[in-house]
Amino acid sequence: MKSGPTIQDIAASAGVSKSTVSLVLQESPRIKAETAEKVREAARSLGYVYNRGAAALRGRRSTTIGMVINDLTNPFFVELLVAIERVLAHAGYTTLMAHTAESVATQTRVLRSMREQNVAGLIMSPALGTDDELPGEIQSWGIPLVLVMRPMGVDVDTVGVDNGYGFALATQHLIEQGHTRIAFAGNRKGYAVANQRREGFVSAMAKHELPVADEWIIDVELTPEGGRKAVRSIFEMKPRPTAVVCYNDQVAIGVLHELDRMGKRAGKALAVVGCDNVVAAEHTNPPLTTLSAGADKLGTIASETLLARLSETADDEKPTVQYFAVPVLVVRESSVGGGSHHASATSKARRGYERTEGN
Amino acid sequence: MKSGPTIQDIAASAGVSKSTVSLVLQESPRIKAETAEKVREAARSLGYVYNRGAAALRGRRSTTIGMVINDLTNPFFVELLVAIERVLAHAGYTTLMAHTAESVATQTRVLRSMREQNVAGLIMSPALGTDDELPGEIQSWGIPLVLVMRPMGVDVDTVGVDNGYGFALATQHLIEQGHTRIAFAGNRKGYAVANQRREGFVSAMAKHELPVADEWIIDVELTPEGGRKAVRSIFEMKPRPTAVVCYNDQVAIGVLHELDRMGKRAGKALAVVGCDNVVAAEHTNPPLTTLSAGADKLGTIASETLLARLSETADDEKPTVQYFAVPVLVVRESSVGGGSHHASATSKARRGYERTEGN
DNA sequence: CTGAAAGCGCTTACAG
DNA sequence: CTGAAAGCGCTTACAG
Repeated sequence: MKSGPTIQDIAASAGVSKSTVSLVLQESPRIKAETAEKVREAARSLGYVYNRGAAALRGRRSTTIGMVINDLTNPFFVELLVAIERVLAHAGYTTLMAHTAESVATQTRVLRSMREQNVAGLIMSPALGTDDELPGEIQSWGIPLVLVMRPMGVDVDTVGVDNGYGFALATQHLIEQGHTRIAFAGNRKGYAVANQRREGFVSAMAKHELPVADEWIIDVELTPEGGRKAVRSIFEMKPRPTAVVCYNDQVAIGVLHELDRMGKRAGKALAVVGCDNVVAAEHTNPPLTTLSAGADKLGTIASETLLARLSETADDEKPTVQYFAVPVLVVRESSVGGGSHHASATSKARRGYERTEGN
Repeated sequence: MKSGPTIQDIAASAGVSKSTVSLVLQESPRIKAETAEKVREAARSLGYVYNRGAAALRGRRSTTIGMVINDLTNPFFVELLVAIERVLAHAGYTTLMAHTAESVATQTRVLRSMREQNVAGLIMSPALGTDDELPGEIQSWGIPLVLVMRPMGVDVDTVGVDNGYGFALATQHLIEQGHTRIAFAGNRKGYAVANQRREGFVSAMAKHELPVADEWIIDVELTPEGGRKAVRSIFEMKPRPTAVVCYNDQVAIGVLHELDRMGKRAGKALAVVGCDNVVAAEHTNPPLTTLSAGADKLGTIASETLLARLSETADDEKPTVQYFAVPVLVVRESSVGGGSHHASATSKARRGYERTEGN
């Protein structure tokens, strides 16, 4: 903790008061250009480093923003984090990062720490099981909050995805491929986002008057391992579903993998759709059909929502932002080429997949 | 920026001085238990939040640590970040996160920002092309620095991997599978880590008196896209390599994917080895053989190295840490089952891979 | 065992 | 256009 020169040192070196130095550093137009240049020169030659902590203490404002993420093992949240950090850095803010790994206890600890660090605002993707009162409590601390991906009511700025629409779209796509028995993998009980996604799936099935057996709604962990379990369940069902809509790409990757282990291929033996369009979905074998809402876009909007909040004054307060991106379906090989008997001929032709070497 | 109660308010409420409050908050044994309890009760009922910024300013120490990462699109670095954040949080530090995306300019900006934020220490995985003088410069700021994954000389604490050993090990494994023509994908010019990895590969080939054609050392981006290009190159070579050692898992995933597109299977048509053992390597199709040094372990050691530096006093200064983990090879299907003609029979038997459904 | 005082490095009215 | 003064919320010798 060696401490370098302060504005006092610059003031002495430039022959002005520290008030003047402070104003120059803030690029105030009140200081004569000539004086300003003299001060800047002194700062440069002394190797001065601005102390944001001191400025925040005195000026009662902060330039750090807390980012609380529930699951960094999911690349989607990493993409979101990267986008947010980029936008905030560009706006002159530094990002305090914390990972909760879905632990509410860790989240509580982390939020206290961020409050002590005096963050100007918070972007949070809450851990599963977070108390509904938490957003209100955070706001009562006077810290603007933007929730990402996991909505918790209309009283807090929220940026997420229209999950119901997306999962209906995904299901519709599978129905168009000729599938009539479709499973949903990743139904976690009491978890709002899983409910939305399941409802989207169920509504599309209902719209086409297709029944949904209870066992087709599969409750597994939202990980590749969960996806693997789902596949094993599906292949024990009689008659078994010929397609599966997965909670997210992590689950879908597990599904693709378990199929491969069984010597089967996604798209042929079982049509598979994921959600998030993580970068890796393009390079899975076979490539994964998935819903895309754009992590980069969502992160940008979340950041901008928070930045807008930070720059608004008490009397021009804007209404709460509730932004839900409309996903698109990116169709790749994992969902085409199989399907019911009468559909398989056409979809096989579409597949564009050829083995040029036997095995 | 609404400001809550301060130690002054607690002092008034508890009927003591703010010195006493401060000492109680620091759990000083100098304060009588009875008084301390009274103070804590007052703090609780006022909803007091400790102001770390003010404490850092006055006490000349800080509890934030900066983490500068070159590439978060690579899951390995995410695993590293998560481990580091966990250990630091446990030790009472908050992590300031910044992503440079391999841009030296961004890195410069980010380091200035972290210095202004008065970080107690820095953990950095430098961007490609970082000037050799940078670590020395950072240390001259009085900020302890730990370099991860990318060594830049012996004068700075460094935690990384013994790449030469690892890549020799990977190459040795392929030779044992009967391969004699082996390619190396991901040789970036002028990049120290790529040089180490290539040298490991070359040395193992030399040890077995196997020639290495120039064209087998393939210079591609260190991404899945680079891996795909490498495969296309390999299949144009005559005679072509039957195995490839990849710079990392990202490249290897691209290799697996391009092979699949060509209707070929890794392990049969081309043996593939990666490096990093990212979580996803377990779920690729086929599963990826890869070098593992343990992101979690490396992150833990890097954090502990920094924490040790932070707690040492001027006169018990320890020598520079140069820790290079010895990787192990995790053998999965991508590297077994193919190979030269006389080896293929045995390795096929070892493979444990069966297609139960034709395609 | 506790309190009064000085001060960390800044910013911001206010005065001139 | 510039400076003197007060103060942000803490900590830390020092005195008693």
